[in-house]
Amino acid sequence: MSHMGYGRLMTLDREQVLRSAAALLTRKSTATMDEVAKAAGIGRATLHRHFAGRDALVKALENLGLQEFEAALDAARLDEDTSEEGLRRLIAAVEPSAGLMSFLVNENQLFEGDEVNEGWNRADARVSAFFRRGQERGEFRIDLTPAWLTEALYGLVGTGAWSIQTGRVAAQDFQYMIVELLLGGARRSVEQ
Amino acid sequence: MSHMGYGRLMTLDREQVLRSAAALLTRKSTATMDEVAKAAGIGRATLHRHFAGRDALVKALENLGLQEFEAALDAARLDEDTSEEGLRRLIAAVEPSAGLMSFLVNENQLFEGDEVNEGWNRADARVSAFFRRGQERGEFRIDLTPAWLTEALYGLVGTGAWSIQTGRVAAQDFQYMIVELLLGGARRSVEQ
DNA sequence: CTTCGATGAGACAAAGATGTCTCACATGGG
DNA sequence: CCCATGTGAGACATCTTTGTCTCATCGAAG
Repeated sequence: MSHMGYGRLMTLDREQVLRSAAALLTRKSTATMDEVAKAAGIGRATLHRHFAGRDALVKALENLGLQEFEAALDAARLDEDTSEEGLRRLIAAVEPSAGLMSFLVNENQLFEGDEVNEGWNRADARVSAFFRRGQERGEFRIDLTPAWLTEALYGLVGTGAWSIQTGRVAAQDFQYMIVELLLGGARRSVEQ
Repeated sequence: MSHMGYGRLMTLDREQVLRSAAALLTRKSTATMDEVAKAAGIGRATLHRHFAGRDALVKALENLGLQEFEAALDAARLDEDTSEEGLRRLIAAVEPSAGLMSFLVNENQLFEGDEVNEGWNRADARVSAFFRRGQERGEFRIDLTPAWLTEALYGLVGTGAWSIQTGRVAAQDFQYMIVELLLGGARRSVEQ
């Protein structure tokens, strides 16, 4: 007996379908419901039984991505330790969800003026607050706004996921490339 | 009498249609031919007279974007001066085309395995060579690959354009935010 | 004024995607 | 064994977008 879970609980089926949908849509964001179904190894009818339509599927993916991102934010314990270590932990925790996040960030750009999932605002606020706290502690520069650093974080995570997908960057370098660029930039500093 | 130009020459009409199409598609990358036409202030039939179809329109946009990006690469004189100054000039030169480039970078992710416009390889090579040269001169860190720095540059330009579009970053800060993050990162360095 | 070329509006068919439905089948629990 | 639930395959109508075509109109050049 399988039964749709409420909130965080969900059937293994549903979860796996979402996983493969995420994997496919990350690569080809315009994939058809039929392609999504085939990628999940199920029929299109069954896909429609799980998700009322394409919108519902995307919304479910959005919830999954948000849930994972918030979990990563929790796992990173951003307020312990130095900001730098917190950022490293965040990027490490976010790596498994990077592809999905990349898809969702791009997808959000399509919802022109439409209502944005409230969850993004909460997540943005947490990331932004993290950068602000780092600035107040004197660990981050104050001439780059927290809002920009937040956007840049999303952008670099997405770019990193994409670069790995296309083979331009080695998968094992994901965390290092992002954290180092985000923290230290490309300039060779004097002390090293 | 208006006449389709060959190569770089193009009717003012055609140019302006492409401009407004770029502006619209940057915001809503799935816009309909009808929406594109309305945005350009022309009829859909006329739009089809200029561009055989949606593919042709996108390809024309790709050529326009590539042309502008290569012009920016030329204008930046990347091998004069320090690498840092070169990068600043490049970002400054690229700013007017940032929205279009953002659209094209995302669009490229849709052409799964299809053939990529050869122009992108040329542009990538120039940017990548610039970073490598900077590394050899000791101006850029060598632990971040030129390929990654190139991708990060594209990603940050796109993110910057998007951040401005949504109002999260002030338009006047475009160059500063990108160059400073790309060069120095978020970490507050000792010397300042 | 007349003519030629370009345009906008709209009709139209074709293609693609979506959402719904039916039906045969398989599998697991009773 | 029998039945119930979930499934895959496919048919089907519908909707959207696309690409083509026609036609009336407008404007500029002659």
